[in-house]
Amino acid sequence: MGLRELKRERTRRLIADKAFELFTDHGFGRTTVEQIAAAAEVGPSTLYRYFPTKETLVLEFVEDCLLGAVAWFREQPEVELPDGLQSVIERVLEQLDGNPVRVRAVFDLAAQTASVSAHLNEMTWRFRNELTDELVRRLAGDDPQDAEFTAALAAGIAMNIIETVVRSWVENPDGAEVKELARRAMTLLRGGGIPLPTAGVPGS
Amino acid sequence: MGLRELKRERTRRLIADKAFELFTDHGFGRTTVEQIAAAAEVGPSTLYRYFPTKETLVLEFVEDCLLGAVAWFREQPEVELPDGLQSVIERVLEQLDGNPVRVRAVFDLAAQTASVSAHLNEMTWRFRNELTDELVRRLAGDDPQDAEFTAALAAGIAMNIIETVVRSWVENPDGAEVKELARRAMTLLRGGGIPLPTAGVPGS
DNA sequence: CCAGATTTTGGCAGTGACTACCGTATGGCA
DNA sequence: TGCCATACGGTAGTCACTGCCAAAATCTGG
Repeated sequence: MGLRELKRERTRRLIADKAFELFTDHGFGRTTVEQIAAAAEVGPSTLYRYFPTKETLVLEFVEDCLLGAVAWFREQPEVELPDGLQSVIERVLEQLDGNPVRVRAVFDLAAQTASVSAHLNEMTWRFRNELTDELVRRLAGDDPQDAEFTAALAAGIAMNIIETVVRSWVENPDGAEVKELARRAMTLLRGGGIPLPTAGVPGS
Repeated sequence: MGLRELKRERTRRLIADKAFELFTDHGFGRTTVEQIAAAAEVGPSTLYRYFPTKETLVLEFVEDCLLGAVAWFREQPEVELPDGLQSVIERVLEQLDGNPVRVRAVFDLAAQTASVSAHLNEMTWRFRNELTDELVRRLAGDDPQDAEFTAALAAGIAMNIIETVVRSWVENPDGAEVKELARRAMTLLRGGGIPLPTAGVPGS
């Protein structure tokens, strides 16, 4: 690796770290990109070359967790589906679990600022889309239309588990561990502990 | 109702309609709020008094569908849970189904513009939160911690069904009807047609 | 019908995110 | 060392959005 890419990685990290620092100290809305650029000792245009929006400065970490897990899943074509889904979920949760400070800060910022929350949601949507595509590929044996439908539902459930577990974990830090929460969610889903809507004929 | 509220409603509608018109004609990004204000023959400050952000001009309709269904659900405390969930889902889908042009336009705009997509996701998140709260209230008999968890999963599944059905409906207009799609999703979920993650001990 | 209280409105000035562009500096390579 | 590609900083500009204030429209009591 050349000196160029090294410095690029370094400035990128520097900007992200300074931004994170300023956000947690003064809040997302009260921090301007010029302040971040100044703190990282670069020009605003340089900052925008690395991070297209202010929100990406906060959420790159989450993005890497989610999309990285899908990328990993794509490269394990021999794994059976239910186990594969579980692995994806566990992979994401493990990485988030490994950096609780960052996760907590991200949640705080998202709770304060609508645009961060919106960006976070968009990221989960991208995760769902990519996971759906990969699931469709693996369900190709079935009727293609139905495969798309089934895959979308399965991916949504996976994302749902992740969101619910992380949320529960963030909201009561003294509760169960992430792995335990994930297992409980899966057991509830499989065991019928969730009040699913009935498929019968509607009343009206 | 006085003249004041009448004119207020009228201006509100006028602004929203003109905005919708301009968005579908020229795209979301290529339409400025000043253009919308000019088309509706009001000042920009007036527009901002009615709609806090540019995105709300597009998504108010969806918001009404989602949050309206939850509000309705809140006022039906005697309904049993699975049937209630199904009613909420059907209520949302019926309203969306009743205005396909608007739904299609919203999806097109969301596909084009990240900020619209983000806002749309934030709205579904709000729906999930409110639905979760109401479910928690009805699951009060159970262990409270577990109730929160179960409710969040159930609300997520409900939202998941709605998203998947609407998406499938929008993407192939000649396919099955919304009601049929919803029934299929629920049958898949109940009948175990979805590859759920296993709850067993992880491999590693 | 009219004066006064209240609400709504439009314009104006300003902030800040984000874009396009351009001359310059710096690392990579022959 | 000299050439090329890339990265950088700065400038000017657009646009979403916010506060503020004076004027117009609406409601209310006489």
